[in-house]
Amino acid sequence: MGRIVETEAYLDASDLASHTARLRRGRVLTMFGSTGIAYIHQSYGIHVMLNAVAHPDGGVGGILLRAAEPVEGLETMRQRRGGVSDLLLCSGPGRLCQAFGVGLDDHGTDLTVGQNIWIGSGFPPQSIRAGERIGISRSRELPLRFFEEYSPHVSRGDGVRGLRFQIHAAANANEA
DNA sequence: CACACGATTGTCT
DNA sequence: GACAATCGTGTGT
Repeated sequence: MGRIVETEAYLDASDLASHTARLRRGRVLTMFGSTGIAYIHQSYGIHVMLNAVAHPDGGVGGILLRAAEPVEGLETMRQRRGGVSDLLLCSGPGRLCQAFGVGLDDHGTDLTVGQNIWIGSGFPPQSIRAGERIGISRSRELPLRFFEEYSPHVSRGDGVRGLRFQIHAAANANEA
């Protein structure tokens, strides 16, 4: 279990970075359907990415889960991730899926039901910032990446993470 | 049927 | 910083 600390929104065809803008068949059709369902795809044929279908009534889109702060089951995560440092367990969309054991098989799962994989509201984020999305070339100007400020568990991104974490650490040192 | 292209990550220089 | 790994989908011939 973990706290979601970083997400990205992908919209309808007006958002050129969204799969809904260039794919018309296969798994992507899920993002045209009911909200709360898992849209899972592979990136570069290797890494698994988990999205929650989310959009206005009659709309299209989804939320990509990019990073989480591990809360429970760290031993299992460490095994699945091959013994990397704890800060790297879930700090990326592919890493998160590997740590939580999410596979393509989970595509179509109802994430609002507490079964194998689900999303609840028990661990709200502290301070949310918005910025440009990562790893895309089109529609980069849209501020659709949301992350918890100061969290050391967000993905690499633009390098802001390391900086903010250092500032945070320095602030703690001053208080101590 | 033959390409090109990613919502990434780990490794090597 | 550069680069390979790897596969479903779209486009072109």
